[in-house]
Amino acid sequence: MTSSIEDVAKLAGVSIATVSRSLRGLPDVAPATRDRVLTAARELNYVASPFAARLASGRTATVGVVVPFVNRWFFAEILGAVEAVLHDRGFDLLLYNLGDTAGRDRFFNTMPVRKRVDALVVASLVLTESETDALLALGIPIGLLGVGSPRFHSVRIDDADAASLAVQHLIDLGHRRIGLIGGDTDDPMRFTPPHHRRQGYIDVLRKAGIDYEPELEVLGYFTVDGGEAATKELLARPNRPTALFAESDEMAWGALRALRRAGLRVPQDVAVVGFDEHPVAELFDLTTIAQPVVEQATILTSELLQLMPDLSARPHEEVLPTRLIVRGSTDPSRSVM
Amino acid sequence: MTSSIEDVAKLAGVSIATVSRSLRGLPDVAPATRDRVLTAARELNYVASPFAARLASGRTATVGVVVPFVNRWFFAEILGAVEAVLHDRGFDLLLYNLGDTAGRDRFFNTMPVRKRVDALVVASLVLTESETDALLALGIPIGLLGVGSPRFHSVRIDDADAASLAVQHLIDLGHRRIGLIGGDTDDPMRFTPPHHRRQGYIDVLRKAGIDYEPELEVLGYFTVDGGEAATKELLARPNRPTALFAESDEMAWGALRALRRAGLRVPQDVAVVGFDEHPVAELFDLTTIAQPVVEQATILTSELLQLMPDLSARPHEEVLPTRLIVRGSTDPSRSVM
DNA sequence: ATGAAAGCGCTAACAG
DNA sequence: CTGTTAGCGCTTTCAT
Repeated sequence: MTSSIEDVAKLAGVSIATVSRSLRGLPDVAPATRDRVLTAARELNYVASPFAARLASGRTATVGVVVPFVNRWFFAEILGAVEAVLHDRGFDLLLYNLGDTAGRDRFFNTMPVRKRVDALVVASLVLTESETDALLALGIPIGLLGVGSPRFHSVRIDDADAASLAVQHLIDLGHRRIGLIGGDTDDPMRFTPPHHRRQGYIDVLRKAGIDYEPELEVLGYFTVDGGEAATKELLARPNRPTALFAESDEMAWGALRALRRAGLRVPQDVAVVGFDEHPVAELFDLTTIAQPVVEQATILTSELLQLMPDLSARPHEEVLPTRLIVRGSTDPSRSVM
Repeated sequence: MTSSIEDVAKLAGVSIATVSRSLRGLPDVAPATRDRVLTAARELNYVASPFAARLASGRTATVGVVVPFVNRWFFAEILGAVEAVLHDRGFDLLLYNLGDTAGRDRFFNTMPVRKRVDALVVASLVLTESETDALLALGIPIGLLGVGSPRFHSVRIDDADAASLAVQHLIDLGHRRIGLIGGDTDDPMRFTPPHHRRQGYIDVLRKAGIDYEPELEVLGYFTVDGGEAATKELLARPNRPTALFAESDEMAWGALRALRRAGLRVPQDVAVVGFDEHPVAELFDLTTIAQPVVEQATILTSELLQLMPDLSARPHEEVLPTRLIVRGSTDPSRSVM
């Protein structure tokens, strides 16, 4: 039922080599011959066996994509963008969803991508020494998304810078007591954004001559509930903040809920800024920081594909801009609620 | 640098056939021999080339997953669940993200999965005749998620039933004029949920002795903005509804926004029910219908893997239960806003 | 229990 | 421009 290259060769009256050349669009094939081959192939509904081709050529025509959690908005968005570029260029996409630290360890210990991909896209993972070595040992182009690196190609945003943008906005509005709802800086998945966003917060406060006060900082663990709990805690303290910077939109939603339940008005009593521009942020009328998610993925993937042949190219680091999106949670004049 | 089966054979002092058998855990290998092979393999950091194995065996050890949009919550969730099952069982996951009708057509015309997967999971696509034929021609087990089918295995929920559940809840609360914010029943992606959910709405109204009134039905196109626009339209009409059933949570959020902007209280003036139990639904205190998303994916994938050897098994259709989650958008006593 | 050998269906020199 | 041929690295009979 399924035909092979030999069937096509016979039908077209040529050798299998010519079939191979014709179908792959290689030069040195007479137009007439190519036509005959193409016709024969179409007639037989032929497609080359990718595995035979891969074995013979040594190229897998496949790119692996490693994400911590596919089901989170950010990663799903990235996956979609990477997929678009890959299939557009004739590459297969092999997905690896880590899920948790156990999954992460399993991945780096067994290295299931060995011998099956030509390149690898790794999203949002801050690599340990041994993880770095494991990836390097693959001997294929590797691109990191969301984190910088001297060893791998990378495309990311400047988290510290972006956080400064958010906090500066609050300062510009006259706020002096600005609470920080942060991520766990030593979480098991080892994300760096918490570190950088926190640093941006501290830096810009200093720059504005405002003292950093540890009691204005509470962990929200990047979840809605965590953001709510953190906000409650901040509100319970004496001399509460007049504004909050949450390191993610999710935590900001939690903060909004806590404020509403506490009977406080946003932004009149407490202003709130989030981070991510998650599609739902607009619904909450949340001021936030937007980053070019799809672009980061597209650029990184394209670059990787381009670099595929030679692995020697030295790591290239690209930093994309972020922007502040002002809404009603900080600016009452913009409120649409 | 990368070792082959021959290297292992040499080091272990056996033939490549024995290496192959040992590594794959096949019977008829002396324990001592197997040990030597395993040791040699470990020493050389050997992994079999999947492509060589696939070419030789004819099995791809790969399952394709086709989704309309990876970046939508529902599909991302499914993808994660499928991935977990597959990698757990040693299968690779090849992702196909259709994106739009053009992508869909391209997929079904070129059938890029040909010769590269042992089975296929297709999510939420109502197949045309020719699409059905194209899939059937693959000659591999195929599972449909979210839609029923006499030709393929499937796991889904009963959308009509679930919609009835939602609307019955409103009827129980005393509502008689219940608006329907629906999806486009003839959208290009040809989703069936709109049809079924609408039918459930109509059926349960009839059963309660309430006339179905076409003017209470407006399209929301499964988007937030669409839901908002639809609600505005309903509110502008004479004798407005006292309750709304939106066929998706997204549209329900749009409805909530429209109601708030119109100065109406939820649920006192207008009650709202959504559909999906999107993680954000809770934040909007939205009553909605929950379906077992991960379970559907897990069950379907496991079933497919089990059926892999013989394609002959006749299509098995499984319908999973849904449940109503009552929140403040319909029941004031539960309001947490 | 183990080995020899024949493919699997291509690609890539190499010849001509 | 086209054909021949030697692999690619495994799996799988078939012997032994």
